[in-house]
Amino acid sequence: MTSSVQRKRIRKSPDDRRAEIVEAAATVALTEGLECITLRRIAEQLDVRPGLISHYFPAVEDLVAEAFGSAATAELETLLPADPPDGSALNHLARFFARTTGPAYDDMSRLWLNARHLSRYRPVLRERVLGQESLWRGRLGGVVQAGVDQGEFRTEDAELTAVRILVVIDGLASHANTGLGNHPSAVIRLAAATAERELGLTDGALALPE
Amino acid sequence: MTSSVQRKRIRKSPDDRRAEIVEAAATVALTEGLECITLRRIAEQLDVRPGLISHYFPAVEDLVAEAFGSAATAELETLLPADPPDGSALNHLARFFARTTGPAYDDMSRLWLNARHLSRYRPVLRERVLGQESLWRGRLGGVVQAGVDQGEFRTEDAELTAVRILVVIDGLASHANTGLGNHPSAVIRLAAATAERELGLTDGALALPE
DNA sequence: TTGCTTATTGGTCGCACACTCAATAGCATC
DNA sequence: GATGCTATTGAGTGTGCGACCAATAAGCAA
Repeated sequence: MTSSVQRKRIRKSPDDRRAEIVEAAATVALTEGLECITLRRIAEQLDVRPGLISHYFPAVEDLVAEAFGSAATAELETLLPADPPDGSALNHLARFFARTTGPAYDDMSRLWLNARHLSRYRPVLRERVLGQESLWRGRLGGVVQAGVDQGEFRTEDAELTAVRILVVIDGLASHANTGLGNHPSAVIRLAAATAERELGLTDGALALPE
Repeated sequence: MTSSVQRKRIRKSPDDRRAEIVEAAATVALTEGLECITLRRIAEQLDVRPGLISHYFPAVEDLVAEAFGSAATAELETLLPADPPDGSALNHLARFFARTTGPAYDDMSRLWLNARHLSRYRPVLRERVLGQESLWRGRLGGVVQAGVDQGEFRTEDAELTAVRILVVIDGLASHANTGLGNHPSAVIRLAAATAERELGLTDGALALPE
């Protein structure tokens, strides 16, 4: 049941086609998982032949890594934009926790979990994961440091604090496939609570008002 | 290059054979990963034909779940034995952290990560993971409660404290395939530090002397 | 309109996987 | 030593995967 009975070839510029492939793969990665990125699956999604995917990505592993990088970069951008909008660092952090510990982040939790496991067998992906970790750590560390500079936060080492926060978030994310819903809110709040403690804030300071 | 040129069948009791298969699968799970549990791989390890594995486990997914359960149960037993040896709860916890945050636990970290991801696609495994989580939570909660009863620890909810500790351990474990070695010890100690805080202990109280 | 570059196709190969089942042979029992 | 039960084998099925490559046609430039 291919969409068109008789296919008409559509010829695109290599850059466009490549971008299109990566985008499709990123979507599959987020919704179905990295191991579902196969030549056939992506080709079907774009209504082209599998050989074309091979043409742009002679080794599938490279596409998998690219897809993860694309999805993670996009998520980070909505999570902690590179060019900071106005507002206090505290507010940025509060929004950060609201999203990372909410259902909107579930797919991303699954993706991180997926990528971290698959890194065991895929060196290219592993490098990409390490790169994204560093990116996320730097971005979060920047917000923390900004808060310190503004006098909102207190911590000795902004980067270290960022890592600690991310570790807790990873811990919560581990349960994305086995029922995050089981956790009482006291567990979910562990992430923000850790941050509040690390940053010398009062309990609940990072909770977003409903 | 099968080990024996002409194979001589060895006939075992179903119980023995089954146990042998699960044990082999658990070893593969710990060293190579759950997706390496294939009929061929396990059969080769035991020097039998793949069909025999199928005979005992008509669906491979059941063997995968069994292998995970077996490995996790064994690890928990060395980590927090069911029949508690003598010694203070504080000492038990200190040993618990020494192991869970040390290199001896790396394979187990990978296995949890592996199982949590694979649970996305394998319902039987997911149930097994949930069962083990509950087992670990209960066992750790028991030690915490014992410490509270002895007056060593202070916490309102032993079970909740156990979950928080386990979440942090999961967070650290997420990095098992992407270089745990990169973490400064200040990050590794996050697990024990969280416990110390939750339990009203002084910093370093759960660190084991060299 | 024609020609040419090259993006895209279609077909194929080899491999690894889970699963099935009739035939075989180990071994406990007599 | 013979017999019967059944644990074990061997052979085969179908599926999905990545990778490869000659043939084809889209669409730009002349």
